[in-house]
Parts: sequence; C-alpha cells; structure tokens
Amino acid sequence: MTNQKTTIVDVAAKAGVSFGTVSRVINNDVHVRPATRERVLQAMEQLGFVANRQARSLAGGKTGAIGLLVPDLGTGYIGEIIRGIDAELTLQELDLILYTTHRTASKEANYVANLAQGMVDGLLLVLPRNPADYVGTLTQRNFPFVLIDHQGTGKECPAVGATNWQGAFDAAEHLLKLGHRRIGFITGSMDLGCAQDRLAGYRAALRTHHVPYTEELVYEGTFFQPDGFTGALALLDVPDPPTAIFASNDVMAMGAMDAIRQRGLRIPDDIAVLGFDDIPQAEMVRPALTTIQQPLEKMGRVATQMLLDLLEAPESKIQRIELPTKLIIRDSCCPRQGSYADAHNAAYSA
Amino acid sequence: MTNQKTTIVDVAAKAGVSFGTVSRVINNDVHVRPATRERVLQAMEQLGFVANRQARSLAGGKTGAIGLLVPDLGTGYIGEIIRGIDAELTLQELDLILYTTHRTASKEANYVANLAQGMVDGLLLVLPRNPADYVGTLTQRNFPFVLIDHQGTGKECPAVGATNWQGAFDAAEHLLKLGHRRIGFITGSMDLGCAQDRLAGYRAALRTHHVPYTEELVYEGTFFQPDGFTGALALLDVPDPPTAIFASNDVMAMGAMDAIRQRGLRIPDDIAVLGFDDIPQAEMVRPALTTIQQPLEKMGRVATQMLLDLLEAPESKIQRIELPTKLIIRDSCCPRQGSYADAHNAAYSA
DNA sequence: GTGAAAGCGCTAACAG
DNA sequence: CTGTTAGCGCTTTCAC
Repeated sequence: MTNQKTTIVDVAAKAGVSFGTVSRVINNDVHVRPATRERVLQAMEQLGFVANRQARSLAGGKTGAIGLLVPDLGTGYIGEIIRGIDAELTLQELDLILYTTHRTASKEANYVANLAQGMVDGLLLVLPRNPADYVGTLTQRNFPFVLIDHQGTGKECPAVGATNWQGAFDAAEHLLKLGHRRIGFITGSMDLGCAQDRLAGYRAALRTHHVPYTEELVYEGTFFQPDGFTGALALLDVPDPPTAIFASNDVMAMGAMDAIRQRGLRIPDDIAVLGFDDIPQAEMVRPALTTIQQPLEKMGRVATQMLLDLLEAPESKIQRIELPTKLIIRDSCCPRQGSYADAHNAAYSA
Repeated sequence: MTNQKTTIVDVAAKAGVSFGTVSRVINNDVHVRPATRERVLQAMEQLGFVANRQARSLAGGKTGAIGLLVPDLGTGYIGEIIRGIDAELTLQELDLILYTTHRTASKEANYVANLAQGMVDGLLLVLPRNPADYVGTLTQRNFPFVLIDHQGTGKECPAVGATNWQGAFDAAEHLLKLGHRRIGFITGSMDLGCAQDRLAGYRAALRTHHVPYTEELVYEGTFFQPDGFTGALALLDVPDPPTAIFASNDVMAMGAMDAIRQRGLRIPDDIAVLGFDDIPQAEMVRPALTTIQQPLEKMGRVATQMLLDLLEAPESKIQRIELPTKLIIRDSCCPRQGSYADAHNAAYSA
C-alpha cells in the first residue's frame, strides 16, 4: 500500500471540481477558467499527481510512445542511429520502446503485430535486409512507420537511407585522383542493397576515369572484420596486386590493415586503405582511417521527423530520403608512390 | 478504419463463449475445459488477435515492461549493458522502455515519477553519479529498481557493479611484475566512486610491492579522451618520467597513446600503456591495448535478473553484487626495458 | 468450468 | 466554462 497512486479523482476532490475538468487541465484544454486551472494545478502539485499513461492511451487512443525495431545492438552502428532518434523524440516528449529481434523473423512479425496493436503510435524499423511481409501488414493496417537504411526493393514506403552509390563513387574517385589505378574492392553481403550500391559506385568511378574493371580485384565479403583480413590477403596475391584497397565498411578495412601489416607492407606508403561508415574506431586506429561517413545520427533524426509528420498527417505522401555521405580524409591513403608492386616488377624485369 | 482492432469480444463471439473465458485462455487460467480453450485459441488465430497491453495493464496492474534510465547513449559502454538487459528480458517476454536523461537531473526525477506511476513494472538505473533523491522516492513507494554501476554512497539498495578496486590493483600489479617502477596514473572523474576505487586499487598495488606512491605521477582526468592526451604529455614531462601509464579507462589510454607517439616514443618498448573497460576499440588499436575488462554485458544481465527476482518477491532482501573484472593482456605493455628514461639519465651522467 | 458484472484511470462527447 | 456520462479492452471477483 505504499504506492498509493493519486488519480485524477483525488485531484478533482481536492480542487473542488469534477474530474472532467482535471482532465481538461491535463490536456491543456482552453475551456477552463484561469482561476480554476490554477486551483487544479495546485492540487496536482500538492498531491504529486502524475497521469497514468496506460489509462490515457486506452481512453484516448494515443500511446505517447513510438517503437524502434532493430535486429541487434551488436554494432555501434545502431547506437548512432538511436542517438538521433532519441534526440528528436525527447523534443516531443515521446517515449521510445526498444525491440530487438535478434534476427528472428518470427519475432519481428510478432512484435510488429503487437506494437501496431496499441503499444505505440508509430514504428521505426531498422532492417537492412529486404523488409519482409510485415511491411505489407503495416501498410494494410495503415499504421505509421518508416524504414531506416533498408534497401527498397519492391513497394514504395517511407524510408531514409544514405547515398551508398555516391559514397562509394567518391571513395574510389579519391583513390583514382591520388594516382591509384589498381584498386582492390572488398564487398559487403551482396544480398543487401547497400552492398550492391557500393559496388556499383566503385565500378562507376573506374569507368568515369577510364580504368578497366577487373573481377580479380573484387573480393566478396560479408561486412565482418575477418573478411577484410582474408580479402586483403587474397587481393595482395593477385599477379599485379592493387596499390589501394577499398573495403565496403570500416571493420573490414581494419581487417585489411591487419593483413597488410602482416605481409610486412606499410600503410599508406605501400598500400592505401579506405573504409565506409566512419564508425568511432575509424579515427582511433593507426593510421587513422580515411573513410566515407554515413550520417547515422542524422538518419535517425530524419526518420523520426518523418514519422512524426506521418503521425500528424497520415495521408501525406510517402517519400524516400537519401542523406549524403561524405569523404573523410585521414591518414590511411596517400598518393600512389613508386609502389612496392613496381619495385617487385622492376626486380623481375631487371 | 483500416486498423480494425480485433478485441477479446470479437474472439469470444467467434468462439461462442463469454469474453471472460477468452481472458482466462489468454492468462493460461487452469479453469478452462481443453475443448473450450482449443476453440478460443482457434478463433484468436483466425482473427489475428493480439491482446492490448495497455488495457491489460490498466485492468491487471502489470505493464509487462521494464524501464531503463540511462544518462546518455554516447559511449559504447551503455550499449554493452543494454545487450545484457535485452537478452534477459527477451527470455521473459518483457518489453524494454528506454529513457535517456541526457544528464538533466530534473528530467531524471520526472521520468522516475512517471515510470513508477504505471508505465513500467520495474526500473533499471544506470547512473554513475551518486543516485539522487529519486532513489529515496522509489524506496518510499516501494517500487522495484536496481542500480547499475553506481557507486553506493549512503543508503543500501539493490545494485550491481564491477570490482573496480581489484581491477585497478591487478592492472598496476601486472605492470609492476613487468618490472615497471614508475607508473603514471590518469584518473577518471573523481566525483565518481568507480574512479576513486580505481585510484585506490592502483595505490594499494604500489604499496603491496613496496613502490612509493608519488603524486607527481598521478594526473586527474575526467574519463574523456583528451584527458588521456594531456595527461600523458604532463606525465612525460616530470623529471623522472614513468615507463608505464595506466589510464582509468580505455579512451583515455588511447589519448595517451597518441601523446606518446607524438613525442616520438614507442609503445610498448619505451612506454607501456594500460587501460580499463575493454571497449571494442581496445583490440583494434595498434598496438592492441592491454586492459581491464569490465563485464558490462553481464552486469546488464545480472541487474535484470535481480530486478525480475524483486518483481516476484518484493520483500527479498536487497543486495549489492560486484562482478569480477579481468586483465586482458594484449600488445601495449611489455617488460620494462633499458628505458628511454635510463638512456636519458645515462646521457646526463656520462 | 463459465458467464456476468464491476471497475482500472482517463478521454471525449454531450449537456447545461 | 464545467459537470455528466459513456466507454477504451481487459482482469477479476462472484455467482451459477
């Protein structure tokens, strides 16, 4: 009995009004005489009244919370996005309910059903893979949601992502302008749209600069660090090895750096390395990693704003926003030098 | 009208029972004939029924969610803890509501009031600083909560932390055993208990090994990277400089590494560096950082278990659990060599 | 076993 | 402006 909740009725009694009036005060209804409002406010203050969200939501239809569905918390990647979401939500006094699916498809569908059934007013979905059937469910129910960093194949739905193609293009072009002509590329999981886009951007840059594309310089990874390691090793072993390696994300770039060092080569002098994401570690490794920054935090912010708009104007037309990536130049790339490959070849030709 | 919620009543109608019976099925009440239960279950299935959490909670008193109050999402530190919490909660089919206070004391108090007023069944608080008044509020109301990584001064309350003292002791001892005698120490924010504990552990190790403690070798930082940088610079400038630097957390250790390199010194040959936390970056920097691992994920798990216990048996006695830290040896420390300091001194004496 | 009825705390018409 | 009256969807007695 310690937790004696004071309700709207208690406040009403103390203020000498009906509890309907108290409700009006809570909801900032204009139709309350200032004096009355004041009295109610005082009563609330004295009683330490806090409105019960559950009840409000049950009666009013709005929960005052939005849900975030993420596959996992493993990567810092999600953390950055959450920061953006959180920042925006705090402004609106909305709560954030976090759901992690741990990549279990059944759980995802289940959560979505649950959430759309009254737990939250809207949903933010971070699902890198192709959004499954629940997107259909959500659309049918006309439930507000926006996708973050998904790769839209199929239906049109509100989403925010990054310019993966352009980012990869910029990265490759940077290397090209530095004089590199043999640029190794380590892909991400090719079933993800972002990985495909990045590969396409890389190819486009080569084409633009009239550098031939060779498959031997492309290693297929899955976005995890070990792929960077083995990928770099493989790339270093091709007959005319690359003078630069561009990995589809930062952790693979770091794996590549390890491999390169293990081979006794120097970064960036012998081999330039370039990543993608700009995770916090990127500026901490030595040499600091040149990379393409994805505006993760901003993606979270923008997605949240879109969702809030949707909440206010459910019929506003769907849109897909792509936030710009940015080349961050650090110390892992330098102009192509008389490369070790040249030396290598020279040794042979001598 | 697209979001036609199917309620318990719809299910009851379809199954040809009263809605009270449907409620019993939902709650796994034993007093339902198997055949009836089956019929209800089928109806639920066909209608795609999902119980409304808000309503259940309003009527039943339990919300099926627990709240997590954190100061911030900035550091990967919190992310690890959340993973642990999440893992445990998922097992229980409980939801997680995330609140970030952004270090605003008023918001914290406000949230706590709100949460305890019906949003959640229990609270997990990550408040490194000394828990403020709301701990009192919570205790008074007899509301279940547990503190994570706080530093209990004052009242007794359920909490889980790490063995900061022992961790620092182990770290310093490791350095001592490597032959180091002049060990620089960079503290964390000294208003935090954990920072104090780490300093105390460091001092105790010195004492145990009969190495005198000197204030000139202790630099007061605040847990942020720049402190590590300036701290190391300062430490390197003392007359008889240290041959090892032990920073109170990993990011400061990384700052220190930068400073050391900038001075043209080698790690670990000239100076050993040791950190605390074992954040993901620790094994990625070069040289990989030797550090004290804090069982962050486990702290989250344990705290959650404690909370769940509290939820079941509110009267169980409060306890404070300290999880063990662990020395992780990597590449940033090596036995003390004829150090640059010796060379330096030798040069003078020669 | 199962139905009926009384709320949980609040919002939202609808009267005055 | 303010009181009154229905519910929101579900849990819980309490009868039958």
